[in-house]
Amino acid sequence: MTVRIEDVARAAGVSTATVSRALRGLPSVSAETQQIVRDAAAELGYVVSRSASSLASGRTLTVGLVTPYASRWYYATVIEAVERELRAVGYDALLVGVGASMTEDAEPFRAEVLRGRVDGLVILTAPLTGQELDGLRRLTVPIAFVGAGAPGAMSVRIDDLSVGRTATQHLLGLGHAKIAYVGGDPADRRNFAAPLDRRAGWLSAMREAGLDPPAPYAEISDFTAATGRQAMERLLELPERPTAVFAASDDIAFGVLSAARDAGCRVPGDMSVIGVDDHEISAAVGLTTIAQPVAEHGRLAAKLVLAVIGGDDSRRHEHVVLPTSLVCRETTGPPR
Amino acid sequence: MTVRIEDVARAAGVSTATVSRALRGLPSVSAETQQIVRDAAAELGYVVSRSASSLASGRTLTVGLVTPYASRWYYATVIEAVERELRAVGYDALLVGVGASMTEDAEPFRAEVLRGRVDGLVILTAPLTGQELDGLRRLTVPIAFVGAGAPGAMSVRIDDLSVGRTATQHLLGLGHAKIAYVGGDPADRRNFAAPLDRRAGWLSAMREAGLDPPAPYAEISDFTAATGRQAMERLLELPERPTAVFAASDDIAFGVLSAARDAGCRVPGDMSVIGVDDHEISAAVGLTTIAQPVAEHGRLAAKLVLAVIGGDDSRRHEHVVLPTSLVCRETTGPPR
DNA sequence: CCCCGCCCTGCAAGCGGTTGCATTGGGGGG
DNA sequence: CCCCCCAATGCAACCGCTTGCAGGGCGGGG
Repeated sequence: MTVRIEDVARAAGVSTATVSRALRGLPSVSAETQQIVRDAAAELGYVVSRSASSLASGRTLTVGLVTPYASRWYYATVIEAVERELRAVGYDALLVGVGASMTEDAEPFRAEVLRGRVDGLVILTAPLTGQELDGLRRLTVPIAFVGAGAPGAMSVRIDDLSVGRTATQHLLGLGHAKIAYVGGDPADRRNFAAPLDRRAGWLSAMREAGLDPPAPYAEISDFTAATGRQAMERLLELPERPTAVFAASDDIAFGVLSAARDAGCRVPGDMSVIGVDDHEISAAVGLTTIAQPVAEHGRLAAKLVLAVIGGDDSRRHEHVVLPTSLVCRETTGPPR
Repeated sequence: MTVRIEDVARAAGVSTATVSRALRGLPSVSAETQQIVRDAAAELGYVVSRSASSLASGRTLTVGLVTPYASRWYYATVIEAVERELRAVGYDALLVGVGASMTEDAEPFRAEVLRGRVDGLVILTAPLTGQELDGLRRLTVPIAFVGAGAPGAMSVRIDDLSVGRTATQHLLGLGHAKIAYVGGDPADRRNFAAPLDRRAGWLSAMREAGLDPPAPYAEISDFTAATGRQAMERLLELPERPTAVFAASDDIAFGVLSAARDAGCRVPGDMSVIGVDDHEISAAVGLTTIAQPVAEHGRLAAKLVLAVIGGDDSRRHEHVVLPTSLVCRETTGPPR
């Protein structure tokens, strides 16, 4: 009932081998034969069977997209970009969610299920254990990490340390000295360095300015507005309130901002807030932030993986560090 | 080099047929044989070849996830939920982005590329043309729509008309009369009724209250904070400023809120704002909204598709309408 | 004690392409 | 004019698993 390659072959008056080659545009088929085959295929509405093709060739024309979340803006934006890039060249994106929970009891992700399923992998800054990573490597397909580096694989990321420094220096430049940080937990040992590096950047810039922020100024929150708000509420309780907050992401910053306003702080008069990402919403709400080219992360990662799949070994170990930029809007200003 | 079913068969001392059946837990294999095979497979680290399996059986164990966006919160949340539900039962999620642009010149989505690729489809409120939809139907796999209905397929959605009415009635109940709407373009003819229905609900509630909002009170914006802000800026220019705004989504509401505050409006004193979705950020920023169970949409859609794939024809035409609820927070209150 | 049936298992024919290798037909050089 | 080589095709052997059908063994009923 479905039209097979043999049907096309018959219609075009050639062998199935020629049809296979012609439709893939292999050079060993004469231009005219190619045209004949193409026409016949189009006429019959032929579509190659992906499974048959994969089975025979070993290629899946699919790239796995491994991610702990699909719903957070950063991840979602990268995912969208990767999918688009892949689709443009005829590749499919297989979405693979891995346990987002940082808890130890979560069952580990079994990379084996991907064996033979994908030609390459794009891994979004996932909190994977060394074991899980090894499993992925054992797949022996090109892997590109996004938002995190990993030895032996490609990566696309930003310089998180510098992000932390830039954000903090912006605040320092405005005259702030009591600058707090809200972000990731340094006790977290997973493969998720971004929040830690941003925190380190903050600390380094502070120290460089001769300041030594008290411990309570380093607040812990995961990358959500809700926990950002809670962290800010704690900061506002402090006897020595900070005058500015560097949030490790815009999402966190939204929560911080909201808590500040609810506490009667004027922004930026009483409280300056800066985030990281340049979230889609940030421009609309006037949040000052360190912008990073999120979609570009995805695009590049996809391109790298595709290149290596295509045989370009020269890029096999490429590590791209994308530029970030300070975007000044209305949530930062000089302290009172 | 890779371990094949034959290797397992040899190790277990049975035929490949038995291995195949045993690993899938078919009842026609004795319990002890099953155990022997399982052990042998585990021992060898055997993983079934998906392509071979698909080719032979016609099943792909994959469900396509068709979406115009992956990065917007609503879509991303549904996607995450669908993926999780699928993975839990061993199915893969194939992400398929379709042209999000509403423009006519965008090249149409060719459903044929999915032929033989998926066992089912979850389609997120996509602006598909009738032709594109027909192409999908021709795949003859179970299809569940999310956020939009479609004749002849399953669907999971909310009652958008009622959402519009509830939101508006909340505002009316607080004493507002000058209530504006910010949302989708009624000129848009694609398969995307939600914003239109919400608008209709607003209008109906207004009329029911004996009010007839002037045309400029119906502002157009797509589902982003940026355009929501612009729409609000226009509303604020009006000689007769509204005292409340019903935004068709929380994203829009964020833009609206921001514009209002920047214009010096106190919220909710001078301006009440209500959205729709209960976006992840909404709780943190205190946005009053009509909550809908977004992840539940995805979960249910996946379940429906899986059920029909599993042969449960009774659900083939199921249309689920999920409940919504008013969540009162700090952005709505009585007018001055 | 024999025969019938039921359980399990094995056989082998696909599923629909891909590709190494052989084959065919010309064209150009000696 | 003959031979060699290259370009374009065809042949057929897989790729690894599923499944209809047949076969073998064993328990129970007649």
